[in-house]
Amino acid sequence: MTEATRRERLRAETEREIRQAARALLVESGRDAVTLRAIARKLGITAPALYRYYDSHDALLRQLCDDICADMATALHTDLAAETSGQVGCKVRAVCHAFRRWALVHPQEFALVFASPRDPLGADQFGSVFLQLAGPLIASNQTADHAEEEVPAVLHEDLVRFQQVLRDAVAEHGVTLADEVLNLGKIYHVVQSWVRLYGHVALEVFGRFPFAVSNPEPMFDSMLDQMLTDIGFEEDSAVR
Amino acid sequence: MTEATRRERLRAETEREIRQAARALLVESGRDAVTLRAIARKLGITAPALYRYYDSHDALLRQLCDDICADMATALHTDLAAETSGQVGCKVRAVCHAFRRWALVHPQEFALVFASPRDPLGADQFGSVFLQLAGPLIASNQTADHAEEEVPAVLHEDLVRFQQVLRDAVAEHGVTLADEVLNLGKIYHVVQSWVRLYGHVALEVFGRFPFAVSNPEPMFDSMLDQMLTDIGFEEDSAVR
DNA sequence: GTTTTTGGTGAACGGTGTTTACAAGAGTTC
DNA sequence: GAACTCTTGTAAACACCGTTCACCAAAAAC
Repeated sequence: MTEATRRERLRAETEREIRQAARALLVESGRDAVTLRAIARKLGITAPALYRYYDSHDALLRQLCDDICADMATALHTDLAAETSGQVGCKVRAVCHAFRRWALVHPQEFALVFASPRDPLGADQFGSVFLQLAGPLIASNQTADHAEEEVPAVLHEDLVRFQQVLRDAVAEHGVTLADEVLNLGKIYHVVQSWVRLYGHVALEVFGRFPFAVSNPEPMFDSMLDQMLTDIGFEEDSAVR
Repeated sequence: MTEATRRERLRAETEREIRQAARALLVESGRDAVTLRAIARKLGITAPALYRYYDSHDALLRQLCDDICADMATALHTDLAAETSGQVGCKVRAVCHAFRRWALVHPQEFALVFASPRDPLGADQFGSVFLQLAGPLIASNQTADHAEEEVPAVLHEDLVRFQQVLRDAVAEHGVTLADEVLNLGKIYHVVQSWVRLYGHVALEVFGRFPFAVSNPEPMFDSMLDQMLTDIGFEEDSAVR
C-alpha cells in the first residue's frame, strides 16, 4: 500500500513537523509568533528551506487554518459520539457545548479561523465541517415542523441554495431527505442558531460582553435552551 | 480659555497626525501595516521620535482602539439622532443598522476592536459606548414587561450587577429608573440581543456564514424583527 | 544669559519575509 | 560504477520591523 519513496516519506515527515511547530507557536504565543524563522529554529533548519514546502508565509498560515479546522472537526465529532442518548436535542446541545469548549481552550486558533477579515475566496474547510456536523443532526430531527411562511420571501433564494447544499451533504452519508424535514423554516432557524452560537462564543472568547460575566456557562446554557426551543427541540431539551 | 503653550499646541497637533496616520494605515492595509516606521514616514519624521508620544507600538495600538471606539460612537449617535420618530423600537433598529453599517464599512477597525484576543484588563472604551447608547434606549422603553421568573437563577448575580451599571449610566443623563422598567428579564434580553446583533455582524464581516449569502441585509432585518419582538417592541417594529 | 526640558536625529541590535546562488546528497540512467 | 538530474538544504543579502542609545538643536524656564 505505502508506495511512498523514501524521499517522499521524509518530505511528508518534515511537512508534518512544520505544521506541528507552527501550531505550537500559535498556541503558545499568538498569531504574530508564527514566524518562518521561529518554525525553522524549532526544526533545526534555516528559514529559506521552508520555501521548499510553502510558497510564502501566507500560504503556511492558510494551511494552518485548514489544520485547525480539521482538528476542531475531530474534537467536535468525538464529543458528539460521546453523547449516546438517541435524543437529537441532546446531540445538538453536545455539539454546541463542544464548540464553546474548543473555542475557550483554543482562543488563538478560534481568532485565526473565525475572526480574521477573510481571504477573498474564503474557500477553506469550515463550511464542510459545519455541514458534516449539522447535516446529520438536522436530518435526524424528523419531528419539528416550521411554518415556511414566517421566512421572509427575500431570503428564499439563499435558503433554497443552502437547503440543496445540506441535502448534498447528508446524501453523502447515504440519507435522502424529504422536503418536509428540510423545509425553509427549519433552514432559517439553523442559520439563526449559528448566529447565536457563534455570537455568544466569540463574545466570550474576546471578552466583549458589555459587562463582566463572572460565569458565562449558565448564560450559554440558557441561550441554548432558548435556541433549541426556537428550533423545535423543546420536548427533550429540559432533560440534561 | 486656550491656556495652551505654543509647545503644547504643536505636541497635540503631532499626536493628532500620528493617530490619523495610524488609522489610515489600518484602513488601507490592515493591522499588520500599522507600523511605527510607516507612521513616521507619513509624518516625515523618524521612527524613534514616536517614542516621545507613545511608550511602545502596543500602546499606540491601544490608543488606536480607543480612537476607533470614539469614532464608532459618534457614528452611531449620529444615525440615532437621524431617527426622529418617537418610537423606541425604531431607534433601536436604527442603532443596530448603524452598527452593522459601520462594521461593514470598517472591517479592519471592527476586527481590531471586536475580535482580538483581549488585553488582560480589557479596560477600553467599548463598555461605555455600549452603555451610552443602550442605556437611554432601555430607559425610554417603559412599556414592555418581562417575566423575571424566566431568567435562570444562576444569572441573577451578574445581571443585577449589570442592572446597576445600566442604572448608573442612565443616571448620568439625569434619569432615574424604576425597578419595573429595568427588571432582570429585560436586562437578560438586552444581553441576548447583543449576542445576536454581534453574531450576525461578525459573521458577515468575517464571511463565516456556512453558505454564501447573496444579500445579507434582509437576513439582518429579519433577525432584528425577531429580536425586537423578543425584547418587547413588536408593536412598532412592523413599521419601518 | 544660563540652564533645563522637549522633540527630534542617526546608528545600532536583533528580529522578520523573501530572493538568490550554491552545495551536497538521493535517485535515475546508461 | 560513472554521469546526470532532481531535491533539499545552506549562507548571504535586501529591505523591513520594534526598540534603545547617544547626541543635538531649539524652545522654555529661570
